[in-house]
This record gives sequence, structure tokens and C-alpha cells, in this order.
Amino acid sequence: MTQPRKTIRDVATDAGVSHQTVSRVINNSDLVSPETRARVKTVIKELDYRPHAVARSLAKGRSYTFVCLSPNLVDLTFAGILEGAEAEARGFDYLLVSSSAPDDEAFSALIDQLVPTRRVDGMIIINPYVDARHMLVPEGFPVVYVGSRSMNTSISSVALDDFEAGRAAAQHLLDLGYRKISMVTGPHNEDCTQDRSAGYRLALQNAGLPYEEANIRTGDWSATSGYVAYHSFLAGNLQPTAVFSQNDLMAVGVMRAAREENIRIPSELSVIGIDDIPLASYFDPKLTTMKQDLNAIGREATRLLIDTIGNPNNQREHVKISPQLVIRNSTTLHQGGDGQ
Amino acid sequence: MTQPRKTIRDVATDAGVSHQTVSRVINNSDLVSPETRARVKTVIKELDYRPHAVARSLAKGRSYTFVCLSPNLVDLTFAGILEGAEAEARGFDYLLVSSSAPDDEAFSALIDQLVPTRRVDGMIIINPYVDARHMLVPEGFPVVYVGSRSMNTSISSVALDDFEAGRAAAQHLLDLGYRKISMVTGPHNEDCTQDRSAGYRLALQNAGLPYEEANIRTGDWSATSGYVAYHSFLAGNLQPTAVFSQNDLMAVGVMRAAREENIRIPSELSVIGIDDIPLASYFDPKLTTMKQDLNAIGREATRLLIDTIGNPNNQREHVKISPQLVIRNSTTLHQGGDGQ
DNA sequence: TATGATGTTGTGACCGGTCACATCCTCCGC
DNA sequence: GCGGAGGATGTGACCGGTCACAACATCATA
Repeated sequence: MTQPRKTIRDVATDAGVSHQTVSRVINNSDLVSPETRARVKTVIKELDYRPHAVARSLAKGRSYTFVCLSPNLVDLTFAGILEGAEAEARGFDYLLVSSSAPDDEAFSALIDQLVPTRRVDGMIIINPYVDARHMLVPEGFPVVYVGSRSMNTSISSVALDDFEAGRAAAQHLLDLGYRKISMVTGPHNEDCTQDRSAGYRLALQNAGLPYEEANIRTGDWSATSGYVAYHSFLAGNLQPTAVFSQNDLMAVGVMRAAREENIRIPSELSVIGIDDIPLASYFDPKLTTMKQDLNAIGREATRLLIDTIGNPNNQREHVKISPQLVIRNSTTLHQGGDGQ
Repeated sequence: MTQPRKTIRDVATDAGVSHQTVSRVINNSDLVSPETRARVKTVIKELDYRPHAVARSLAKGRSYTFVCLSPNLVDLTFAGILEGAEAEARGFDYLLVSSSAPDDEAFSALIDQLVPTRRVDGMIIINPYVDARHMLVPEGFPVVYVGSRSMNTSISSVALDDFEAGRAAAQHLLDLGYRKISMVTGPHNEDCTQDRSAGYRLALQNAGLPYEEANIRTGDWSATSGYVAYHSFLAGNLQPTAVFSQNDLMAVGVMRAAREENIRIPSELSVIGIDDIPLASYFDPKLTTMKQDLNAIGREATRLLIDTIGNPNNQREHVKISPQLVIRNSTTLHQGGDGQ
């Protein structure tokens, strides 16, 4: 490891060829005779030669590396996406690394370190519309957005079909007989919040029900904010019998708050979330939710990025991944008679 | 972004100096007169020149980049460590990126891509004794282990004080009056499992109690494995009144299983975990646990890595981060009379 | 005035690959 | 026997920085 590394020219000398021929062998060029190729390969093995990725990057202007930037790493949603993206990149011989940027200052610093110097060939950005970070994305650089529909037609995006998730969640509650369905949303400035809300709205509308602000509270995706939201419903003289929470964590908070108020779930309160977090079936009761396939989202993001680089003139795509209703024990048939 | 990038020589020409002088300015060398420095800096701004990190890496043989490799990204424990490590690296002008390796084949591929080519200056490896991955770590390359005491004196390590966590968890149950304390462990081949078990053993020993295999089950850190473990206790004609689970997820599984058997927690069964996962207080009951400060572990890892690089001849360090008992509602005073 | 120390700047090679182009050889057709 | 096509290989510049060293100016000292 500490001895001077072998170079392409060392191999060339030992194999009795020029450095260029060695380069050809490494790059699987077909402009090399089988015998020469075999000889060079032997020497490469003997010398334990490894191509120097940094030198190659400099010469080619490409690094065969992607980076995936997310607001943080501890959000399970992001982590699942990152893993999917990594796995897909491995299949294409790209290295995908991840980093997080808690705020747009850190985000900007990352961009500066990675992009102008071409340390990465492309980026996957999770939640680009948080802060002003999408403003910092260099124009013309290969990028894919995750978690938001891209408003920029030159940038591909993948996301859960948030509209459908919201619609189906609300529909599930409607199907169970609920007519007055409260909702806890994510922050208003995030696309997925808006889409999930729109889906909810459509489901109600299709059922001939009004969309009432009084039934809605805004959270920040945390369990605590769900907890707070439920109490706020009560404070508003609203005793919901069904709550659609825009993610599982907030749903968990709602359930906790309800339990403390001695409200039974699901007999007195049905709760549905979105995500299907790994612990969903360990809460009490087990959580009904709209599952999102994070791994698929990550894989698709990598695929779109590779396409963006390979076919820069193609039309960019905006992919939606379908959610899936997972019925557990936090929702049940409406036990009528509450005069809604 | 697409126009040919400015180089150090473009700046030199415009500023009427040599490329070397520009290089000196960039690197804050004091061998430049104030006037020249000012002039060069002006031109750098005018041209929006950015140093080319890849070229610099090639020339210097250093990349100012660290990578943190973990078995996966979705484990909250790992994610917390990664974030801490990232934050600390930012403070030292290092870029820290993360990648995961599900198995040692992937791990080996990552090492090959990153190390011999010097794309990174150092690595933080989480759980190096999973698989045979520590065997793949190149000798003499700056590395820090996280989550395991390093068996290699030339490699620094950070970890939770697992022994103390196990001891204190068991002691907490002893203090509450329990005498027969069951334990659910992690996989035997992991250091932290062994250390946590040893701590538990010592606490029992200090209390004059025997260490009995019959009271112990092995899990894999997942909630499911905790669930299975509890049922296995029952199947072994053991009706534990207190369980120390070596992590929170398994503790959650134990609680779920107990509830399904109509065992009340904590009155009929006290449960303590390790980690203090974010949702710990959203389970029913809220989980008592030994909190580990993941952020501190990550930060320390980066610090150790920087020290390894900066002072290669120093003695390497093995740091233990102290756990902290967080008492919630899953443990309570032993309601005597069970004839233990 | 010669000498040397110090501060500032410039020159060219070098890191380890790739690229464009030149060269050489062989084989084929006329 | 010659021209040309095509395969295989070699040559040197180049990517954008850094390094070692040379060169030059200035000033104090002997």
C-alpha cells in the first residue's frame, strides 16, 4: 500500500508494449491482438496493477461517480431511497455515494465541492424544493429529482404517486363508512404534501363531501407533530373518528395522543398513514398505511440519471411509483351512530 | 457549466503572473506579496475560477475526502453515526461521503474503487467484523472502526461503551428488585453483543446471581427476532418478569409478543432496551432504554481519522462513548411474590 | 563593492491516465 | 510490382493542478 504504485507504463515496459496498448487493454478496446491482450493481462495480474481512478477522471473529464444528496440520513424514507439508488448504480459500474445537507448553506458547499470540479458525473437530489436548494443546482449538469415532481422540464424526477396515495388513503376510510375524515399534512411548501392533499380532496369530492379546512392540521412529518395535531383537533371541538395522516410517523403520534385521551383505536378512531415504516406492525394497534416502495424509487432515480447522461437530448421523464394499501388494525368499519 | 472551464493558467495570464503564483494564492502560501495576491484574487473572482479538485488530487496524491462504509443505510444507528461523522468532517474542510455494502463482495468492490486509486484519504468502517470485511481493509491505509473495539492496535476505534450499557441495563432491573433477568442478545459474532452480555453477566455476578444460558436468547437486532425470542422463553417454560434486550427494536418485538400473550407491561413484565430510537416514547408503554449518543460516536470517528492521517506515528486510540439510562414506562418496581 | 540572506516570482517536469495522430505491417486487387 | 485498405501498435501532447528548483530583486552586512 505504501510502496510506489504501479502505473500503466510499468505494465507497458514489462509486457514489452507501449503504454497506449495497455490503456487499450484496460478499456477493452478491440484494437488489440488477442496475444498482446493476453500478455498484457498477465503482467497486470503479476504486478497487481490497478488503474488510477483519479488520473482517469482528469484525463476523461468523467468520474463514473454519482452522488445522492438528501436533507438528512436518519429519515428512513431517504435511507431506503439511497439504498435503492446505490444498488442500481452498482449494476451499471457507477459508484454512488451519499451525503446530506442539513441546510442550503451546506448544500451549496457540497455542490461547489462536487460539481465544478467534476468529481461526480451526476447527482440525485432528494427533496429539491426544501429550502431554496433547487436554485443552487447548476444548470446543464445531469441531475434527477426525487420526492418532488420537477418543475423544470429539463430535469427528470421520480416520486411516489402522492396524489394517488392521498386519494386511496381517503378512499379506504370512505369505504369503511367514514364521512368526516380529518387529515394531518406535511409542511405546505413540499410538493408531496400538496399532492397528497389534492388526492384526499378528490376522494371526498367524488363521495360528494366538502373539503373543510377545519378538519386539517399541518405537521412536520414527526411523530410529535402528529401528537400535537390530534390534541389540536380536540381543542377545536373536533372529535375525529377517522384520521388520514400523510405519513406513518405522524400517524403514530396521533395514535399516542388518542390513547392518552382514552380513545380506542380503531373502534373509536381509525388511523391511516403513508410509508409503511418497518415498525408499522409493532405499534398498538398495527398501523394501516399506504406503502411506498422506496427501493424502487431509488433504482428508478439512478436509471433516469444514467439516461440523462447517456441521452442528453431525450425528453426527460417524470416517473410516479404507485403506492399500495396495507390494511392492518388501525382502521376498521365505522361503528355508525355518531351523527356525522 | 458547459463552456470550457477556467484553469489556473487562464487566471495567470489575466493577472500577468505565472501559474505557480496563482497556485500559491489558492493555497494561501505566504510567499506572495500582498499586492500580487490581491490582483490574483480579483481575477479569480472575475473569471469565476474554481480549482479542479480532481487535478489537485492527482498532483497531490490526496483527495480531502473520506468515505464512511456501513452495512446498510436504513439502520437508524448507522444513519445517526454517519450524520455525526459528516458534520465533524465539514468543520475540517473534508468532504465525507457514505456508501453501504450489503455483503463483503460489495464491500470489496468499494474498497477497490476507493482505496488503491486514492479517491479517498481515509475510511470510517462501521461494524468491521460483520462478514469478513475487516480482512479486506488495506493495511497501512488510514481507517477508523466504529461499533467494535478494534483488535488491531494500529487502527483506532470508537464505540458505545457496550460493556457499561449491558451492565447498567441489568443493574437497573436489579435495582427494581428483579432477580431472574432474561436477555435477548444480538448475533454472537458481533463485539457489541459480547460486550453487552459481559456487562450483564458482571451485574448479575455482583448481585450474587448466576449466569444461566436458559435465560438467554439470540436475536438479529430486528423487532421480529425479539418477538420470536419472547415466544421462545415461553416455550422453554420460562415466564420472564424482566427482559433486557440488547437493542430497542428487539425490545419492541418482545413487548409486542408479550401483549399478544396478555402479559401486562410493566406490571407483569419489565423491558429495557439499548439505543433510544426516536420512536421509543411512542410505543406502548414508552420504552425504558440505555441511550447511545450516535452523533458523538460519528464525530469522534472523524476526529480519530483526522488524527490518524495527521499524526500517523501517534498511538491509536480506542474510545468508548458512555450510554445513559432513560427511564420511561416499560420498567417498574418488581411486584414481588413470584417465588424467584 | 562583493557577499549573502531574504522575499518574491517564474520554469519545466510530473502525477497517471487518455486522445489524436503517425507509423508499420499484411493482405488484396489490378 | 504497386497502391490502397485495414488492423495493430507507438508517439507525444494534454487534462489541471503541484513540486523542486532556478532566478531575480532588494537590502543589510562585511
